[in-house]
Amino acid sequence: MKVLIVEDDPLHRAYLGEAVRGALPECNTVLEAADGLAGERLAREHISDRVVMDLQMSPRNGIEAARTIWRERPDTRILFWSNYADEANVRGISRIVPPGAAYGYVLKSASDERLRLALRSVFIEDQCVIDREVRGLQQKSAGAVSGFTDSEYEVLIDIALGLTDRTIARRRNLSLRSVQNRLQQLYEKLGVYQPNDGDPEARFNLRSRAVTVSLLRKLVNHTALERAEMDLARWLERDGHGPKP
Amino acid sequence: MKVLIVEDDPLHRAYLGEAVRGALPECNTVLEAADGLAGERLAREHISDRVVMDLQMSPRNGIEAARTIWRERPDTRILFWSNYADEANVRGISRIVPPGAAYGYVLKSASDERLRLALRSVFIEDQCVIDREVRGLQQKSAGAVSGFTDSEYEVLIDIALGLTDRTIARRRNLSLRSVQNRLQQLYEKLGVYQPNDGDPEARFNLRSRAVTVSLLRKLVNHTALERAEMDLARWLERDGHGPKP
DNA sequence: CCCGAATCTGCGGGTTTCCGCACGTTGATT
DNA sequence: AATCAACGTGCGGAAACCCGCAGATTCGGG
Repeated sequence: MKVLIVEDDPLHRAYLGEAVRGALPECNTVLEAADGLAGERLAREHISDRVVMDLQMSPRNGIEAARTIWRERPDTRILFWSNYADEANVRGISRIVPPGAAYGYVLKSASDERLRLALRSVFIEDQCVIDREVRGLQQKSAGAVSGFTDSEYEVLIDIALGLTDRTIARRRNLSLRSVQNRLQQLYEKLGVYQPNDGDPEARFNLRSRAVTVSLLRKLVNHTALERAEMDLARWLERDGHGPKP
Repeated sequence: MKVLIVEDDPLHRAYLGEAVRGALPECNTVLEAADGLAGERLAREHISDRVVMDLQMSPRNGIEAARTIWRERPDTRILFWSNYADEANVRGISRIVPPGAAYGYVLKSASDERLRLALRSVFIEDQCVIDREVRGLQQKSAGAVSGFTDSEYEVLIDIALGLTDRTIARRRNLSLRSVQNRLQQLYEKLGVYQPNDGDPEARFNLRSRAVTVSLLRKLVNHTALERAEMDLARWLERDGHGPKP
């Protein structure tokens, strides 16, 4: 059995190596990569279908690397090992996991024993293991109060990028009013909307404020922004100069 | 000689402990704290005037901890040890370092030898040691193209928080137009301003866009935002309900 | 003392946001 | 077939934003 470790911090990489060797005596080869790109390459060359993957890395973060790995080999078991449990990551992962694939998500703050268990469960038993803290997020994101639709998340990203209503409309093939509709829902759900009863003193610029609280609540984060920015740049090249109606 | 290590990641903490013991044989006591709060307490109890400090931690990040430590004992030598070299951190630190104090800033990606040298230089020789990458930022921030005035940085934070022009004016005791003036300068310096020559197609909402590029360039970051948000909340309590002219 | 340079301020107007009101489409449920 | 929820669209208007123009203020030299 081969296990591939993708993690940029050398200390953590060494620690993971220890943990894998300790938890999986049936594993005879441990491969190590220091970033997403190298990880993809190693996974391709050696036919390694068990991966422990850090999230924030550069170049190529864990989510991107996982996506290409899963695209080539959907039955790969991937255990994500991250510092944070924020919505941007959770949403990003649940977006790319192939149906039926085994994967896991444990926090770096978890105990050695938790990590050990997760390694065995995911790599040997083909089970999905998700830390309780992360699990909480998934519930919320699917369900009730703070749960966005995909389309709402879309405009959230767009205004976070600093796009104009009109540009968003063009990009998403919507009318101006529809974009603004989604924005209203977004403001509502983020608890940013100000019913101007009595004193019409608008303290906040809703647009910017929405971005801020999303950042503070980690609905979006730096790497999500970077990714979105690159997508945007690509779109601007292609369709950004189209004819205006 | 006593050295205090403040670092939340246990692996990194252990590594730092090794490094300190190896580089400083004259050090007979190594104290360890896992977050800023504990760090402040330990520094106060034991009279430790040599500190190795991580930046991102919670509760209480490194900058805040350093500030209270330096307030109580301005001659403390502090070596900052961080993952990132972004402007928000550098600006935050250079804002709080007492005149004449010895401090250092090395990246976690630095080699063992670099760390060793920095430890000896700062703790024994009372020299300031700042990594080259970080140094680059300092130059830029003081000088030319991407260098903001303090007042410009101020409005940047304010729009990042999602405040209205009018609210910013009230908060900073300025007229509306002055705020908008500073904003214009900001847009200019961030390279966001769009001379609408020919095609007046405004692609970006300058306000939001400014925040985005600041985030992408790490002129502001998550923890800076959190701090600013708390300041804002306090201000809203106190002066936010004042009489309107 | 007068001269820039930097900053603060008011005015005016073009553009963008924000949002209530109203109506049509789609798709799933009953 | 009827209904209901979710989503897309147009119209119109109040507020906010962006910014050129121009007149004040401050402050450090020559």
